[in-house]
Amino acid sequence: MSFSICVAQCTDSLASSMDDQARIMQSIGGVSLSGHSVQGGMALPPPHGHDGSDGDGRKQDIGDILHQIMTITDQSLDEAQAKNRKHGLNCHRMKPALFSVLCEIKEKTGLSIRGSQEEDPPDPQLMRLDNMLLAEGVAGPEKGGGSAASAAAAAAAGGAADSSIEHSDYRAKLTQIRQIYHTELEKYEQACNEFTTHVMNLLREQSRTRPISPKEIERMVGIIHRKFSSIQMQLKQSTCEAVMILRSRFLDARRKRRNFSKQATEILNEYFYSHLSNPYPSEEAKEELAKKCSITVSQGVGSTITVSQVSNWFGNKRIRYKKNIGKFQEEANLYAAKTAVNAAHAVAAAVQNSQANSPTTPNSGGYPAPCYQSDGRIQ
DNA sequence: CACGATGATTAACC
DNA sequence: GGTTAATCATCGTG
Repeated sequence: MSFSICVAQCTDSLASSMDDQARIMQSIGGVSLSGHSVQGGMALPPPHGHDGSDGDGRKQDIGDILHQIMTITDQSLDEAQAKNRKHGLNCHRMKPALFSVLCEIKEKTGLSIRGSQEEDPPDPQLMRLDNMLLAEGVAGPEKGGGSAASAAAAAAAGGAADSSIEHSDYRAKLTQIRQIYHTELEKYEQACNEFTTHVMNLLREQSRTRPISPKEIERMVGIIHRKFSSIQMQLKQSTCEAVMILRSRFLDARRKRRNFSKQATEILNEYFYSHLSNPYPSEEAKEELAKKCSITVSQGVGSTITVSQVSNWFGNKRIRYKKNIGKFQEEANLYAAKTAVNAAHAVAAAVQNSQANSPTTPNSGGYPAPCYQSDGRIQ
């Protein structure tokens, strides 16, 4: 109907005047304000068929006013030149009459707001995105909370999350994403507000020459907001994607593999070679080892070692030892000697004149233990 | 950069 | 569920 055409054209002209937000505006410009689709640029149908009782002069007047309305709305609105015309229009002697006619037409055509789609149920997709962004620390509080949240997320996802160098790198990248996200979001919000106030002013202005209920304006605002939030959703989506990529790059355990510290390896090797007959530590033993390695490591630079890492280590060690015993003989001798010395010390401390016949693990049925001779050569 | 070492993952197995 | 064996992906080094 003509009302929607008027406003739609206004919004179009408004859109073209705000070139920096052209993309956003464009997607909104196509929205019919009354909920009807609008064929843009369509000429206003002549106001005929209402009453034939008027004289030619009166018809002429109404025609003039309508023409003025059209020309005003066709132009950009912030022009001072339009002011004069608008003023002239408002003071036109036929204005009240036309206004009431417009009201009547509006009523008849049922354009007054249908209370449709008042409540829009929260989009599950949007909620998912929101939750994820919140969990990743992208959305939500700026500094402290954000990093804490991201750390928590990392800990939750990575299991063995270490707080070392590459983690801070990850955080830096995450902060970068967050900044971009927030500036973009702010931009959209600002554009949305600007556009909304613009349209509201426009409608308010127009409500002097044609009937526009506050509810209609409200509805219009709702439509604009929905449009903008769909744009925001795109932003959120791409932000989520970026975070996911970042996460897979940095938090994938395989990618962030760090070698264990020398001390940790030493502890594990000590256990392995001193239990060569049965190098299968129990759950408790693994925990013990993990704790020991972590404690040793915590004094230097490194990460804590978990039970599952200990399991991995023993799994790898067993298979690699078995595969190539010769390669490990040197190492085996080293640790055998070490445990022997340790044991000797222990024994010496306990029994002073003990001759320390090294009580190395007796080996029965396990992996072949290296037997080394006095010259250090393997037999 | 090539290459071996090494931690992590996976499928198959018991 | 834990192990083995194979494999992947990265690290450290020459």
